[in-house]
Amino acid sequence: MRMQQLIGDRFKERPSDCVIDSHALMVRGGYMKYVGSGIFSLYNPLRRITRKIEGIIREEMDNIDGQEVLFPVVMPASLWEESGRFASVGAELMRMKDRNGSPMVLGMTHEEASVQLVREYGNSHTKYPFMIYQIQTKFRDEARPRGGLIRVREFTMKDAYSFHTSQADLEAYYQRCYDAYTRIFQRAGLRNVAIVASDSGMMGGKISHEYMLLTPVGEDTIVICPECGYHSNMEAAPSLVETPSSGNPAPLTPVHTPGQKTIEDVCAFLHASKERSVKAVVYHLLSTDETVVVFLRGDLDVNETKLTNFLGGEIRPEAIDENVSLVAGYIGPVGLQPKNCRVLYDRSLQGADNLVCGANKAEYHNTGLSMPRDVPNAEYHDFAKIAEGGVCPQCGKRAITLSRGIEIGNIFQLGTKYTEAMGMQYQDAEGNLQYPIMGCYGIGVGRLAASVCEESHDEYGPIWPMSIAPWQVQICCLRADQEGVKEAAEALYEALGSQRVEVILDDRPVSAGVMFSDADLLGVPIRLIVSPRNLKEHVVELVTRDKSVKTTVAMEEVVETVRKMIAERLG
RNA sequence: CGGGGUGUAGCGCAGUUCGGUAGCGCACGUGCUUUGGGAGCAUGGGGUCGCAGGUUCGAAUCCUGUCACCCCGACCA
Repeated sequence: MRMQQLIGDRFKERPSDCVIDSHALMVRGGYMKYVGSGIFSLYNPLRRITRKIEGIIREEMDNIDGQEVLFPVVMPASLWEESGRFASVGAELMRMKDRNGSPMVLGMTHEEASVQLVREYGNSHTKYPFMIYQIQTKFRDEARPRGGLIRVREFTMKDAYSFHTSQADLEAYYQRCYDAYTRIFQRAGLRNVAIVASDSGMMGGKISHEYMLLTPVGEDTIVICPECGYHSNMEAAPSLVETPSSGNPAPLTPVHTPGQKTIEDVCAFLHASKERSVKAVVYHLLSTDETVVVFLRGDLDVNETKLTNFLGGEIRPEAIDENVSLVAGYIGPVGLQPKNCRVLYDRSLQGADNLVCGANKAEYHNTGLSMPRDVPNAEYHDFAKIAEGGVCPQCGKRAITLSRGIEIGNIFQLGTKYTEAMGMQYQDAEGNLQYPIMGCYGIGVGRLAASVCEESHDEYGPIWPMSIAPWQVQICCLRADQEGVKEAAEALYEALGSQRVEVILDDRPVSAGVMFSDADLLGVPIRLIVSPRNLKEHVVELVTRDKSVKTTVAMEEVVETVRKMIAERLG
């Protein structure tokens, strides 16, 4: 490739709407162009990067016996009705109608399609286990795209689906995939990746992990215990009952009242319910004179029936105090007297000026009620979220640290949710019909590219690892107008190319400053500088984008030196 | 969905208070000079000022409505 012909402008100014560096650099460097909210086109350099990432993923997926397939982007809604997700998934699922008026959807994930593909094939236990994967465009109508390629609506994703005849087999395969993912991110050049337990959300299933790039610009919060190595997404970390903010730091001791649920029961229920809307919660008895009271921050409509049934009580928003009603509602045994309760709130409600459990401030004031912070004797607790310095759910030590992270991959043990819903069965060795157990595994390709950029860049541009760099070598030919210079650069370009080195040649008649700045933005790992000055000495300057090497190499040794360096960096 | 903000050339912005021929820098075309970290001079091309109404002799500017986008939340395989 010649820089002269490379499509895409590079420029100095940071676009005003770029918040994170990877976004700004990828726009400034001619990697991609904004098309619409959360929608981008990729120029050649970025496409070359994503192709390399896809190559690494393919190798590792094939290596764990995956078979690449391709599912449709546009699917009949009936397929999603089979699993129940046509109704259960929200507006992120893009719905439309074809010319005949039939409802269709744009693929945002492909569990349904994968089951549909192998439903008949997988009719015998002798066919198992197997894994299918694809690398393909997904569309999710995200409420708020952000951060360039970090959170977009249309994106390329590798999604894989495995099918098993036993939980043990799924778990064994899950481990292989876990290891393969670790290798993928390592090969892509990421250094600070944490593997955390996660909340499986709408996917269903039980065990799941997320691969997180630790970075301050990440949108997820990760809970880490340095004491025992516990890692978890904040979303999934159990929130232990903690001490009142203003009071005695001693932990509250739950007391079980006969016929009532304990605090542990309630916690267990809420965590097991996997309802996303359950964010906060829980108060319990300090003595048998008091009664279990639960305050939810979140959408009570979704959970109140279940939780009320569980507690054997009823929801009585007005039961305690009129101030409470709009905050969350009150759940407790029938006939509870307000005086007997202590009023506890999730700390995240404190000072919530704009939003209190779905009721905005204006609405709240229209009721004539005071804000929750005015409730007499209210105590604020960190129920909803585990906090910095909090208690580790695993080892119990008060050592929790919080980090930010970008989710670059996730793996789930799905179970039989989809195979049951869609009627996929096989005959086992005894001739009995069984539902296969599934796992699913995803990696966002573009997000991964952006993550590498985010982790590996300086003020001048990205510093691509050799494994995914758009080109391996960039030749900067200074003063191509002078005698013999252009010819020397061309010869080098040909020589490297004939050795299958990926090389881009810049012999434009621009100033050195422009040429070097553009090279910095392109982030190619090895830079060769051909110039009149160097030619006099019969050498070429070799500098690496990461600044680890800066040397001169005799003309006839350049190709060999470069090949060695590439081989080293590719491992 | 709640809060805040922005829409003027490919990018970054001024002009809007107080209505009067559409501006600047970068980028782009042409010519000459220059050439090791974003060169200089000259000259040119490119914008129905987000959109729609309204007020006015006259609207980027004032009024009404509307759309889009960005940021913080909520939400999110």
